[in-house]
Amino acid sequence: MDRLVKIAKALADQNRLKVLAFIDRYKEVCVCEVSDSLGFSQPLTSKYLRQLKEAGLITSRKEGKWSIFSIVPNPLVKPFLKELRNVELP
Amino acid sequence: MDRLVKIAKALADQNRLKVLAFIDRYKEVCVCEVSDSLGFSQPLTSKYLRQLKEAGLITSRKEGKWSIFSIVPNPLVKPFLKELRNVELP
DNA sequence: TTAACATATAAAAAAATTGTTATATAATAC
DNA sequence: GTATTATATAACAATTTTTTTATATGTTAA
Repeated sequence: MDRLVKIAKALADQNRLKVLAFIDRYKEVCVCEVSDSLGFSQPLTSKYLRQLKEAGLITSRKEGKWSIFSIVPNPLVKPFLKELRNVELP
Repeated sequence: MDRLVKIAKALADQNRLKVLAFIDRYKEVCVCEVSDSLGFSQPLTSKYLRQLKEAGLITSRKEGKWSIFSIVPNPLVKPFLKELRNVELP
């Protein structure tokens, strides 16, 4: 049940949903791409990504000086991602 | 997207998830049944139910002095309910 | 019609979350 | 080596959410 709460909390914020939708669309993104595209400050973007990662919704790997993030498939989140594909992103 | 956030927020609390699981299990419940069974105060239970209702996750009808609550089917919530069926309730 | 029951709501304290600012780390480029 | 770029984190104020307490409303029972 804790896991459910964690996931729901990660989804319970418009900005984090935008970040999630962005990653879902471009598959592999670094922090600065999210930051630049969605217009969030670098530290805030980094925080969103950490929160999504801690909830198990995304994963990341280091590549040179970049951190590359991508979606972790999850049946609880799938319906949300499906809906998010209809939202416009910058 | 606002709707997604609203739903996720409603799900982002352990106590509200318990209430939701309880309604899902018994199909039709009044406030006092939730309150007595889960051990939440009456006003707190009433508030949880209102929050879940405002998010569109449950509905209610008046029956004499009781308010009877039940689940509103929703594809976004379905996977959560499925998981919640595995949790023990009092 | 008074009492008891079921529910709803409002105010306020307590706790958690959010967003900003400043700063640290680490890799690459010059 | 020094500067630049990409990222992470910590501290803090601001905001939101949660929980409690007190009280109000409406329905049934005696």
